[in-house]
Amino acid sequence: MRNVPTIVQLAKRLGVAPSTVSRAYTNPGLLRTETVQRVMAAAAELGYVPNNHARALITGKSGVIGLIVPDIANPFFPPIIRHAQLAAEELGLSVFIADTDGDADREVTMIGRLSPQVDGLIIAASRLPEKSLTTIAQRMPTVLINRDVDKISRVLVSATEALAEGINHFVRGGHTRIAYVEGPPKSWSNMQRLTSVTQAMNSHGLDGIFLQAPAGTFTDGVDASAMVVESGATAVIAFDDVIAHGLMSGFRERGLRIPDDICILGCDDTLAITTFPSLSSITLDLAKAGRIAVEALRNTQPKRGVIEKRIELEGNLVLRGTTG
Amino acid sequence: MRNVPTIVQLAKRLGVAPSTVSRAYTNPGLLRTETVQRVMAAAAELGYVPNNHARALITGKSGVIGLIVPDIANPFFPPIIRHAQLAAEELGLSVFIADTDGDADREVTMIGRLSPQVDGLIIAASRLPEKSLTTIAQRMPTVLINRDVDKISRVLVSATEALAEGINHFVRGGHTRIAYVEGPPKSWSNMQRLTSVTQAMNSHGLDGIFLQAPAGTFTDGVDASAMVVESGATAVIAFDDVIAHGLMSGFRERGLRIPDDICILGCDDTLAITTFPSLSSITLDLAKAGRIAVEALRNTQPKRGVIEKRIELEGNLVLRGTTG
DNA sequence: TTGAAAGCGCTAACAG
DNA sequence: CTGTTAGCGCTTTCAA
Repeated sequence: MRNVPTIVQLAKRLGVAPSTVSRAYTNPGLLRTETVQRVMAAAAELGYVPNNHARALITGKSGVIGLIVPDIANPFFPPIIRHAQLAAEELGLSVFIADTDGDADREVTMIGRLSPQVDGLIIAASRLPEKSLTTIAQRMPTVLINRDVDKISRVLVSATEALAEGINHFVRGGHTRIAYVEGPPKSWSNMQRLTSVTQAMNSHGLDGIFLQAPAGTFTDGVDASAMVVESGATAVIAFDDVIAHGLMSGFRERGLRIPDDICILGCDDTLAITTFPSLSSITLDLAKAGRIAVEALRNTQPKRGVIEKRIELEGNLVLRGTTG
Repeated sequence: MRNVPTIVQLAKRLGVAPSTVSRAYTNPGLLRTETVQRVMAAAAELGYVPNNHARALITGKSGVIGLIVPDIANPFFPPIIRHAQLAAEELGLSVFIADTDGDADREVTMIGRLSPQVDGLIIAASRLPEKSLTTIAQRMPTVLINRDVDKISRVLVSATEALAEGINHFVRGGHTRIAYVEGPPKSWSNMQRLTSVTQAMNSHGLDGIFLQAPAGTFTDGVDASAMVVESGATAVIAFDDVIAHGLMSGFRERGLRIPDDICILGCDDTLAITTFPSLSSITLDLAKAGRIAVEALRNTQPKRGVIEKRIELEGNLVLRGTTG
């Protein structure tokens, strides 16, 4: 933006001090309503916009928050990003997004690059060790999404109970050989879901069959389908819908009918009715998670007697066509 | 970031003037190589990072570019975003992303909010009238993606030829009733693809069947499938893969076999082998588009004898399972 | 090749 | 309720 008038010009034009103009923006309560209005009117007329950088220089706050995700193209993240931005917008904040490719080294780099420019960090599905995260959180306001580290504010989108329900459903349906296909091994979600599945299996006296889809891609799912078939499982739970989708594709190639020959339950509910049969899954309130994360960030000040919060959002089992 | 040393502290520590430190970053050519190295070493040691805001205040450049997209969750955009960020990173720039929900009013708002904070704007699939875009481009460096406005730099990901090829393929296969399902009516891509399809149809002496999926969603595609069936079409081209996917689902519900009863060609190639049968489509080099857009932005200065550029990236037809 | 000095546009005490 | 003043951390002439 070129040729924007400065606060001094606007003040001169109005015959007031620059600080008065400043206060009209930063603390209007200090001014007479009429003064504020006069300032705003003149600002609109001259096209005055406060210079963010000057402001940031003096206040030390940029009005920008950083949001770090492993993969912007994974359907899990767009709703989070979207609603984080919406929430930020309402608070007059902007959001920088960084994509780490699910790589811890790149995550470190991105955090380093972002940190000096932002007032706070939201890190989703971090692949970093707890220690690193703790260090970061000490330096600047940090909120984690789907990572459960003590002393750091975090919002957890959890599928624990819904997963157990899903297994109950399978068991009730007479399934005894149930497989779980894991996702990215370093992700918290994977650990959490794995634990949940294991416990639920045990509670039914079942030995689970545990398989891998480490990159968490569709192709990974296709590949895993061979192992599922080999294992003799009649029901399979996937780490997420993307993998579930790959499994479905793999099963179809092998001539298996879903759900007659094999039942499938996904997680995250990012695909819903777009598969055939429509994919049973676990809906997560990702939008809410994004929103809550930025709100939590606002209430997070490192050092200053922080009230660190742990917010857990439970998902819900949605039974559709793939579970019979 | 708290407690970062300033340029003055670093200078003192080194026994040089602050301006020397400054030059080590902004114009190292002015300094002895050895001096530059000394500065950098000390900076690394003390953890000095130049304050972006102070810098921006004086230079008037923030090192941030704004990227505006209609829908971050549409698989068309993540690759663009991703690679725009990568390219920006290489140039030492950051990217602000804004989502407009495909709404022109919101687009205006977002541009207004972003403008004062960024050095330039990349607007993807803009829904604004040409006039508005021209005005914006006069005020600040602007690059358009998939919008063809004179005097503004733009990168166009085009499916024109590939679409014609697709129709040739259908005609060769004996199809005479071919439908095209349109996407968002205000989008440039839709216009462009519609024109291309119409011309190709005409060149074969065919009357096309033109249907709508205005929101461009999966559900829209499902809905459109009824009309396709009704029209008696034996081959259908969809504005994009998402709609094509919806069509496939709709056809299946109606018991039609793909490609035996009906052939489908998508566009954008965002789904590829994840459908069954795997979706024939038109691959677009979205990654390149994102990268080129930021490079073009660097070479775009409004007023200053701008070399406005029009870069067109042609897509390629990929025949898979849905076209027989 | 480096230093000194003058601000960039704004906010935040401190007065009044 | 409003004005005065002193910088925030950096870049950029201008000298040396």
